[in-house]
Amino acid sequence: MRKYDLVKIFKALADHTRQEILSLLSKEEMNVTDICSGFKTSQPTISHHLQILRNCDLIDQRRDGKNIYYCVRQEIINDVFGTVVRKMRIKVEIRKK
Amino acid sequence: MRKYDLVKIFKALADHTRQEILSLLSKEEMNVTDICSGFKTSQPTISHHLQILRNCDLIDQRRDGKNIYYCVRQEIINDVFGTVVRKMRIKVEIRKK
DNA sequence: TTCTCATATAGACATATTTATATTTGTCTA
DNA sequence: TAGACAAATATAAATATGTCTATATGAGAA
Repeated sequence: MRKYDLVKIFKALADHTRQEILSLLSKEEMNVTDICSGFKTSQPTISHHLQILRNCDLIDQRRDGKNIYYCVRQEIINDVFGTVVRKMRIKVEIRKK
Repeated sequence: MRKYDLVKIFKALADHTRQEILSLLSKEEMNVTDICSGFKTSQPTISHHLQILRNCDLIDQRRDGKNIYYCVRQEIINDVFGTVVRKMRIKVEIRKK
């Protein structure tokens, strides 16, 4: 089982803008311009946040012509949170319908 | 359902010392002196980290004479991670025996 | 009350983080 | 190839964080 740097990952998650970006990307892949349109923040700042998320493998990217599309790496997120939940003896409730 | 400040909570979790403290406290309650003995860090620094953890309700404290004992607030942690897991559509694997 | 132990608070300092503006790189199209 | 557009990188400023030493507070013991 792969080893994760939990400090790095929690740091990446510890920012409102990055939480929002992850939330957007968890629904569909998006390019930087599209992501930017949801924020007051400048494009270089959003790019910077994307690099931080990419740096701990929470998101992935692919180029399509001029655009670069980002998406959540769901398998990594599942894995990381699985590790944390077991390590901290967390009981996660089943969601009500 | 109670509202949590996830930025604050992830910030609190995004530090190696605090992760270690939580790990220790998840096994048994401890006072500051005992916690300190497991670290190279100074007592005021450990106290500072405890304040940060307490500030987002991840731990609780009780005084017993000269000592102050700290413990994990497991119900809060379960609740927070439950929220995150649902919000981010995370699938947590069942632990193998 | 005075001493001592346990813990918290204050202040200072170095480093890290967030954000912006300016610029560069990469890719398509005319 | 030149121009336009998408995105990344460089640099700098403001703010936040982690850590220390020194000091204060709080509680039991003498």
